[in-house]
Amino acid sequence: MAKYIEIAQQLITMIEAGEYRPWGVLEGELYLTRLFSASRVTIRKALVLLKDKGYIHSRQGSGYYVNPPEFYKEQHLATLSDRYAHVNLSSTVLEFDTVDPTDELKVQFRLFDGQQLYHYRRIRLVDDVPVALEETWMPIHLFQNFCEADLYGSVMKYIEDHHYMISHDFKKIQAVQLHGETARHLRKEEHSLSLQIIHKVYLLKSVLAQYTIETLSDNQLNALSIR
Amino acid sequence: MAKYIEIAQQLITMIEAGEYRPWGVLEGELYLTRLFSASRVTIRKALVLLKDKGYIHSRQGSGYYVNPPEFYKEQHLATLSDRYAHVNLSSTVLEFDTVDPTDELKVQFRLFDGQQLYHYRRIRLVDDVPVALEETWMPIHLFQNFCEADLYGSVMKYIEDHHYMISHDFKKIQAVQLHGETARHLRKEEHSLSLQIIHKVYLLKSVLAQYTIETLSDNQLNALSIR
DNA sequence: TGACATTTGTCCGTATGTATA
DNA sequence: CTATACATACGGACAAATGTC
Repeated sequence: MAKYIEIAQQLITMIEAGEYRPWGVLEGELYLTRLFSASRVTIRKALVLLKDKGYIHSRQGSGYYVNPPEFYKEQHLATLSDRYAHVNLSSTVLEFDTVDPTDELKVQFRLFDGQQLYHYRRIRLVDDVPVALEETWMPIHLFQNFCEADLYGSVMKYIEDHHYMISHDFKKIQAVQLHGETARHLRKEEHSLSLQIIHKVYLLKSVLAQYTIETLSDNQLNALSIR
Repeated sequence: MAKYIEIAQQLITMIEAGEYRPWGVLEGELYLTRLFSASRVTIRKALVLLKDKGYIHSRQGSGYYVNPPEFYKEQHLATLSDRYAHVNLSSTVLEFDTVDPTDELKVQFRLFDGQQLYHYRRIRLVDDVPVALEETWMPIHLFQNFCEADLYGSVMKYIEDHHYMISHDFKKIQAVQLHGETARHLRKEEHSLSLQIIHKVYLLKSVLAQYTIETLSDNQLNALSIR
């Protein structure tokens, strides 16, 4: 692993352990070069990483300042696995099969006649409390040996473990009203309001690898933008 | 302005003008050092900027590749002024007054007894079509000469022009149902679903400068995450 | 399969500019 | 005014991944 990433991780560990007061000053660049036996360039690359992740901010001529925890603990709009990386995330699979594409999905995935899709629905639980319901389609020709057992972990990780490079994830967020089976699975009242995130996960060269409709049980999603 | 930022802006201008095919290759670092008479480090800093903004991606041993427009044209979760920076954004002010804080706002703004808040509601329009309704509170003691005329531009810019440093903006997104006056102002049907973004804009040292409830007319918000 | 050139990624040392205290 | 500390910039070197022959 690159040196600047290691340094960044060590600093993050120290900050999360509470070794620096929120709004307190971090040691200057010169001190850190001696502490980690690294050049100033390397230290600065590590500090840029910390800044991007929200751990610190800096003022020219003054120094680096440690941000309070809410800066880096916030849920950015990451995948569910990332959002709940630190907790006990499990899954209940409701359905797993192969289907013919609808007209819209056929266009989205750029399928030829006869090509089919995996289709599954699963409930995602944190400490056995349902937090989201996912309905996903993935093209069979990209993932030959995909099976139900893979649904109990992170599917994003499955994709990356099978020699594909994930390029980006388009998300469309919209308000929905829960009803019927969906409401029951998420343990919410009929007609209650909630959020839905439609993910389109792309590989390089605009190849769509996954289409997911994620319905949240909480009508709330947090984001943070840092100037 | 810094050299690497100027270089980045020139490259962005060229990409947006369509001088590079989507997925096409950008000239290598060595070529760019000669083109801009800059060192490799400076070129790389510019390219990191472009990468962060979604204009390009790179592969070690291969080169830099230009992304398709949807990568950088997407609406990230910026402020309304930023989201619509390129279009004709105007405002209609519905209300502007000073009010006593509710208990919740008194805590949020950490107010003493007797301290009051500015309060305003305005409709934001793009080409005279309403896109959002904003209801905002700001503490009077931070902004002495704030007046209705300032509501026709960007209030974020007003804050930064008055010697305050905006630190960050917490956003909570939730689903809502439009009704009554709100629905009429946004030209939507009674009970139609939409999104609400609650902004908390902070200055340095956790000073809350603005509390805004932004109700969108479109039940849609796009985001993009790049790996 | 292996050798090779190309290109990005990482790292170092040094110098100068600029805002802050 | 001065010292400190971050911001910008340059040049050089080697590592690692890629593409090609």
